[in-house]
Amino acid sequence: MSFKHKRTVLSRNECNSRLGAVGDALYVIGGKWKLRIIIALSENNKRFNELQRTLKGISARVLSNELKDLELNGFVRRIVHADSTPVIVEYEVTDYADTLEGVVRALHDWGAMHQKKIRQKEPVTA
Amino acid sequence: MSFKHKRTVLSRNECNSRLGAVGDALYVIGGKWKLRIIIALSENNKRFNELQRTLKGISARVLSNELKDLELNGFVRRIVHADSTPVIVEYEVTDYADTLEGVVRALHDWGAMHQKKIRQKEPVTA
DNA sequence: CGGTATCCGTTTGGATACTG
DNA sequence: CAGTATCCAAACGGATACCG
Repeated sequence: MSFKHKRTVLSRNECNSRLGAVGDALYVIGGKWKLRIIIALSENNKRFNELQRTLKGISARVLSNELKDLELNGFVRRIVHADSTPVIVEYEVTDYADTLEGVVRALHDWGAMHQKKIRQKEPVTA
Repeated sequence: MSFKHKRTVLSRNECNSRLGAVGDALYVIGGKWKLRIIIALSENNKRFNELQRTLKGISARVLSNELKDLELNGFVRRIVHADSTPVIVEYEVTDYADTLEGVVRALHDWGAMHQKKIRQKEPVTA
């Protein structure tokens, strides 16, 4: 009600639009690993253990679940090279995952900027 | 090692840079509510219960914790109007939160696009 | 290698009640 | 109103073992 200030950058509708769409985005690509997996696979296709090593800190169980989820949502494709022994499996990002480029770039740019801010403002954290 | 394909969009260094910076970004603004709170407060300053109503689905306990965290990280400021009875508290975003504009816009744009894709491709989900 | 199944501690978070 | 405290259930996720 009262106490309104300068910063009325967003209209009510814009705000709700943002809350809705951002919510939908976070719903599918939110969480600790989804985007990292997509980024890692964007460099090049990777096999399961290779991916796990790249991501450092993710367990096989979680990686497995995340990959299933990403596959279900059309961000990742699972490729089985049936002609090899033992069977080789690799994962690749889909074209749809590429549409996240802007999101990834924005997060990367902001993250890089934030790092600097943190390191200069709070050298003492421990 | 083998099985490399067309899509070597990112160099190894670019990939690691992204993984690092995106990781840092997700560390502070990741999670279900952080960005939504910032978006909601970007419309205008809000009081505690007002904010809770706007966000629909967040409990008082979680909102309280999230606000403390956001305040600690410099995204939100807590303002107490001591001259009122009962005491009125409102929250506002800081200038630093405004630097997230690009991230929010990217997520919003992608989220809006994704909504359409979903609604036309999978009208049957239940 | 590429996972899955199970066990089990940790964390998350809702509901409710309560305070200043 | 603006939270906080407590209780408790569910989800998360690591470790380990195991399979094709």
